Amino acid sequence: MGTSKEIMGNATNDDAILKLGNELCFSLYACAKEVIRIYRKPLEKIGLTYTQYIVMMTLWQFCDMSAKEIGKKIYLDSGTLTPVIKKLEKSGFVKRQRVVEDERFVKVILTEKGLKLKEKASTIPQTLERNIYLSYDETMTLHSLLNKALKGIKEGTKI
Amino acid sequence: MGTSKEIMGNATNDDAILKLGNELCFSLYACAKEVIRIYRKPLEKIGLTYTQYIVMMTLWQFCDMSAKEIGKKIYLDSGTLTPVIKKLEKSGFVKRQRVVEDERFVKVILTEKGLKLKEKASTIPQTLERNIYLSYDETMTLHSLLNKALKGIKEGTKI
DNA sequence: CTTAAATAAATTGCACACAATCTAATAACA
DNA sequence: TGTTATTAGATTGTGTGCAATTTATTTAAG
Repeated sequence: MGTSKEIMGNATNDDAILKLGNELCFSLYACAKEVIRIYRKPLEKIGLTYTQYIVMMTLWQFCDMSAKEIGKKIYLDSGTLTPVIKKLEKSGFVKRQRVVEDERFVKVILTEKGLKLKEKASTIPQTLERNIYLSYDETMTLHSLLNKALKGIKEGTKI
Repeated sequence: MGTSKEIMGNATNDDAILKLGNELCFSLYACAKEVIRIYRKPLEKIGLTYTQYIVMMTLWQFCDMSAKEIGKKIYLDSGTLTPVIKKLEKSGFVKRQRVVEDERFVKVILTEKGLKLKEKASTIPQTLERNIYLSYDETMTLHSLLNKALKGIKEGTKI
C-alpha cells in the first residue's frame, strides 16, 4: 500500500495557487469536524448534541426568539431546525408556542430546566481550551479571521 | 418578537473567558458550513458532492490509497467513507478492489474518467477566493492556525 | 373585498457523520 | 498449531444539513 507517492509529480505554479483555496476549505472542514467531535462526550453528559447545544447557547443569550431568528443566527434552515427544537422540547429544555399576533411564527422559550442547564454547561467551553493548543492571541486571531470570512460570505455570495 | 435582549444582563468575567471558547467553536462550525454551501453548486456541475470532492482531491494527490488511508487523511471512518466511495464507483470515477496480499484492505483507484475530472475541477478552488474576502496574508494565517489547531487536537485529545 | 404574493414552519428526500456492532482476514502468542 | 487478539471494511441506527415542496397565515394589489 504505497503512501505519499504523488501522481502529478511536477505541480505547476497554477496548481500551487489553486491548492491554497482547497487546502483552506479542507482545513476548515476537518477542524470543525474535530472540534465537534471533542465536544461530543462532554455534551452527552448533560444530554445535548452539538446542534442542540448551539441552539441552547443562543437561547441562553437571547429571549423571545422565533425559530426563524434562531435559524438566521446559527445558519440553519427550518428543515434542520424544526426537528432539533422538537427534540429539545421533548427533553424538557424548551417550550414551543405559536405567536398570537402572527400564527406563522413559533416562539421558542427556555423552561426552568433549560435555564438551569446553563450552569451544568458552564464547563463545556473549557473542552476546546484543553485540546486546541493555541495561545490566547492565536485563538483571538483565528476567531476574528473566521468571523471576517463568515461576514464576507454572508454579504455577497457570488458562486 | 424581541431581539437581542440579553437575559443574563451582567456577564461576569468568568462568563467572558468561557465565551471565547464557545464563540470560536461556533465560528468554526458556521464558517465550515457556509464554505461547504458555496462549494455546492460549482461541484454539482461536475457531478460531485463536497465529501466526494474531498475524497477525489486526496486521490488526485496520492495513488494506491486504501480506504483506511483515505479515511485517516480526511478524518472519516468507514461508516461514512464506504458509501461515499461506493457512490464514486457508481459514478465511474474510481474502482475498488481488494488487495491480494491482504484481503482486509480495499484499494481505491482512479479511473480514466476520475483522472480527467481533475481538469474539470480546476476552477473549483476559485470559489472560495471569490467569496471569502480575505487578503493573501490573512488566508495564509487562517490556514496555518487551523492546521495548528487540527494538529493539537490530533496529538492528544483529552476530553 | 377578493385574489395573488409573500412568509414561517413543517415535511420529504437525499447525503453525510459517527458510534456501535458485525464479519472476515491476518497477526500474535501460549 | 490452535486459540486469541487485532485490524479493515461493512452495516445499522441516530442525528444532522439542506434543497425543494407543502401548508397555514398574513400582507399586498387590484
